Amino acid sequence: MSAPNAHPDANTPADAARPRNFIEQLIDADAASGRWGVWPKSEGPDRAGKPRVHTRFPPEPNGYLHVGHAKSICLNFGLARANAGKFNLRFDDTNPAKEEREYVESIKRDVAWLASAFNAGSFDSGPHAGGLFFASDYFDKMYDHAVDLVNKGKAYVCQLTADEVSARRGKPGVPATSPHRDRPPSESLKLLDEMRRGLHPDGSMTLRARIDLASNNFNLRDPVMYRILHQHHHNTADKWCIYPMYDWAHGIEDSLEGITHSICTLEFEDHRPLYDWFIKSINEGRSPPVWHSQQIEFAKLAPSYTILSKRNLLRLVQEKFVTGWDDPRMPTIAGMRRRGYTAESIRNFCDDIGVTKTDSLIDIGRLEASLREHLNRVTPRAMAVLDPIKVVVENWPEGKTDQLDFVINPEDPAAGTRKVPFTRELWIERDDFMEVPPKKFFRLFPGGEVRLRWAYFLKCERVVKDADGNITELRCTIDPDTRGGDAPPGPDGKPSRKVKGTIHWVSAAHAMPAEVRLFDRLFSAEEPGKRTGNFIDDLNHDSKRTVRAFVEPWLANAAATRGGALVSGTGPDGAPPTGGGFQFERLGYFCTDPDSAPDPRRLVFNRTVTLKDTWAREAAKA
RNA sequence: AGGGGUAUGGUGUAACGGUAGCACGACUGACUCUGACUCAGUUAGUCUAGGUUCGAAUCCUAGUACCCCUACCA
Repeated sequence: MSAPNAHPDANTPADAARPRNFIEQLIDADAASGRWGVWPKSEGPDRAGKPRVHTRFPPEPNGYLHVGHAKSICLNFGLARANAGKFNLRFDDTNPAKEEREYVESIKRDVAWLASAFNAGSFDSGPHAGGLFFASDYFDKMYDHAVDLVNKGKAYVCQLTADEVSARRGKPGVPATSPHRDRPPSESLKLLDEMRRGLHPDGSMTLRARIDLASNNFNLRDPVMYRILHQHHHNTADKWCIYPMYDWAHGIEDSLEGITHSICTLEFEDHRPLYDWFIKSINEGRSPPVWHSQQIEFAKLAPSYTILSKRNLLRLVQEKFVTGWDDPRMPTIAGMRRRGYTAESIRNFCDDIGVTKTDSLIDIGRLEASLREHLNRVTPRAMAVLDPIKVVVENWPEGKTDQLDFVINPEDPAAGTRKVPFTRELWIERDDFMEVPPKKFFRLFPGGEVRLRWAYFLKCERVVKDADGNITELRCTIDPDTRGGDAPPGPDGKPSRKVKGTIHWVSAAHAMPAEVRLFDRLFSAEEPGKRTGNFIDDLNHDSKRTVRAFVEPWLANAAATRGGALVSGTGPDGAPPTGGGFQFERLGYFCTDPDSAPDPRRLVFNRTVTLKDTWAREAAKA
């Protein structure tokens, strides 16, 4: 009964049947035509003989990964997994001026964490591990190929400055010019060697490909292959003072790794002729030829109310609009993880929005919907009161404690139950009481009755106020016949009476104080910066609110275990918890923040996302 | 201006000359010890104008709108 479009190795919810996107269709076609050949026997029984599919994720280590990269990682890793292929993580570290070791480490952590959602290992372990690579490891080979191109008359050293090149760039219909284009190979070779040996200052000359100065595709107007950069490199140290440009380097990197489908974003579409030109030129007169991957472009993710450009994210960090790359409001993988996102929810989201070449603005609500869907399935429930008001149960003896059964996760019976203490004085949510209730308000009001979750029916007898008229406490009574939360059964076997509303509560004597950080979206505009040209103008100034809350004692250990109650486990290398944590009933999903400390005990929770709140919508209507 | 792309309900995404489907949202209702979840239903779409065809989202022609390209960034 399996659907025709199901993933071949379906074993997670995201693997359910869905239409094949254009890249998957292309891979199917390649497999049918035998375009890339098959994996050799040495690859083992699970892969040998199957059509080759080898993908990669090639980040530049100049910032933290964000949810847009997550789409690419899920796409590439997912393709490798679905086709019994391989996936490489490769750092495209060709520009030491902007790249740092710190970013390499964070990226490795984030990719591994996301890959964990596939239950199939990662880039360095498991059945689809292609390996970890650095473009900088290929610098020698790239240089050799460059010399080859010079010898073939396909590249030359140009002594124009950047400004001069720009001035001579030409226009559509007006060709560019370079006075050095017809320099004999021998001369270029000599200069290239001098460049490499550090005999010339930054910016004094470049190696350029000799393609077509008149092309309407400006990428083909003799693009720069190497520039001089006297910069220390995080990987090659001071071995090089010339560094390859993206277009020259990237195809060679893919070639060396035997990548079949080199997937990138749309803006590289008109670089593809260049990508192909370089490999073809290397292969001219060469036998056997080097591997020639296929570049495929897709539309990158653009979520509403979010910015994703690394330059702008860096600005948020540097100018302290957020606390760091991992601020829970950031769209970075690290920030989302700290916020409480699970890798699985991000994967499901990426799967959900599809892969196309159409530019589109994705409703950020889609991401939140994926998150809620997953968290609802896996998080243990707990009770916390964010804005407390005291309830005194007048007919409950002082000093008496009842231990009631609390269902840990109604969506997962296997999670079982635990005990919660009930006493005479309780905290309830201020929002759950109104002196003059509007229509359809079925929470607590004077003379009204609600159910305390898993405890007793509670009736409000009287409101106590201070001199200024502020409510200080509610005097209430419980119905002792409703222990556990239900009235005793009537003749028909059903509860003899019911209440409409159920509210959450915490025993005041047992309550633990906690700091709870309530996050909202970082920007108040759907497309930040669109209005004024400066995204800073659209910052939501109420994106973080901190409250002092009371939580039930069961949550106290959360600080020590850092959300260890969550099923998903933790990331590699001491990564923060995989997010998630708890559902605070009727409020939302929360997770412990790393700022928490077991000793002295300090509880800090982040609100990951609220529950859907149809009452808020109803109340707003009135 | 020249080159490269893309147009399907509010938002995403299917269809590959043959019944415009799915998801999210919104709205109704049911259920409910979370105003959550779940379930049922409703809403709403092929950029425009011509043409080919028995039949067009799909093919042709001409437009329109939006995105990308003139770094020694990736």
